[in-house]
Amino acid sequence: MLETALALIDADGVDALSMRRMGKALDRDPMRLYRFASSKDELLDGVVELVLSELRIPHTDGADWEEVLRRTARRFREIALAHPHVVPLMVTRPLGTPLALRPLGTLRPLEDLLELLIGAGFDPKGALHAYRLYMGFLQGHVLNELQERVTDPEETDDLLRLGLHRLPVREFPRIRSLAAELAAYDGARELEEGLDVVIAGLHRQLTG
Amino acid sequence: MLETALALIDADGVDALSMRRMGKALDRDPMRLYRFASSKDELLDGVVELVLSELRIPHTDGADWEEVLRRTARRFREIALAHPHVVPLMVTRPLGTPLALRPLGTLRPLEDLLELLIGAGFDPKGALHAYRLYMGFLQGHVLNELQERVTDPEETDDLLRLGLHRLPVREFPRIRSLAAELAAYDGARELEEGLDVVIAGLHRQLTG
DNA sequence: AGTGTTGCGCTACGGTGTAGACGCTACAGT
DNA sequence: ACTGTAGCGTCTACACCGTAGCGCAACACT
Repeated sequence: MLETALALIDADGVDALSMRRMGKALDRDPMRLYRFASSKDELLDGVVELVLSELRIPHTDGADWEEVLRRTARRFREIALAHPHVVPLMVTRPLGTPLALRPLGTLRPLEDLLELLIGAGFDPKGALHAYRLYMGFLQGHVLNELQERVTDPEETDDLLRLGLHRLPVREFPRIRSLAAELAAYDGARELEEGLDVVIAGLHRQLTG
Repeated sequence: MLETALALIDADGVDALSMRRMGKALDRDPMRLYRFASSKDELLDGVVELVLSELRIPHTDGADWEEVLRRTARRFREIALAHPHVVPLMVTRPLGTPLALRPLGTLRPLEDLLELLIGAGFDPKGALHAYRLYMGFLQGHVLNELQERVTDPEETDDLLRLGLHRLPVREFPRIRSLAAELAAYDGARELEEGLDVVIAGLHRQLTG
């Protein structure tokens, strides 16, 4: 059910998911779907919850919080890349719904990370702030990474491959001159660098 | 035109924007709109560009990059809070379009920040990474902040006000115990704290 | 005056989410 | 055994969507 919805989204994007199409995929009357989710919005929330349920934060008694954060971040990135079409839903869906009304599965990572951080020595308030900084960074990174798409993989010249020749030279000199760097984008590495910064910041906050 | 679209979105959310409704608002045939934007997607891109055009990065010859980043971040937050319904579009719309094909106005901040960072001493590659970290953080923060919505402002008990009593105590003890902190969310302050971390990280990267 | 071109308004098509009516089935009460 | 009724799966129907396509009107040019 939710799995089918996810499959459709993965295959053809969010817009491709319609009640009728899903009915067809399941070979059921589209109206039957309303037994499982009482509206399409709820169904979308369900899909987000399903995907997010793949992110489990290991329980470590606060031993090595830094490493847990790193591993979790990598896992989050993997999941996002595995379901790129779901990412817009993931970052967008909670906006309408106040925290406490969100699907419970969605709150699991928050709860577990709070647990981890508090165990690591943060006071509750600090843990919350740390969580926000960390999760915000993660979302930001994933959004960034998904935007970096090579346009025309056939072309060898970076400028052309990325379509950058379209940009007026006079107005966007810096972007154009970074063609090589843009073409060589390495998401995994960039994530690590970002993590270094964020975790260093958290460390300072913890000890200072 | 774009202004009207923005007004409709601000008033009633993205879903409330339809070609027909816009036609009505402008007292024109809905089909006329296709003279200005050749599809609804393009129109949405236009709205994003319009909003983003309010974010101008001051030109400072690299004198005080740190302060520029701080001011820009605050401005970005202001804009996002002024147009909360546009934020989903802002973070979501670029996902389908490779960087170079995006509306030019959208690339302005990237170009200008690169300029700023390079002027501040970053090498081009480092500037790009710094930009990504910074902008990713900003998007993350704004998404976070927009999620923190008080549910029932009448209620005085934080737990009830936020609807947190709905959460199973045994499964979500930490979230529940943070009710007071959640209720007292201060976006401006949280932005500053995040900026401290990010900028400290960038500094280290610059000097080390 | 005749003709080509351009732009505008409208209609219509194929889709959407979902409310509500419709009939079947299966059980409860007599 | 018969009937009332409650539930449930199905279908129809409504109001709306984005936009392709068409015909008319007005203008420019010969």
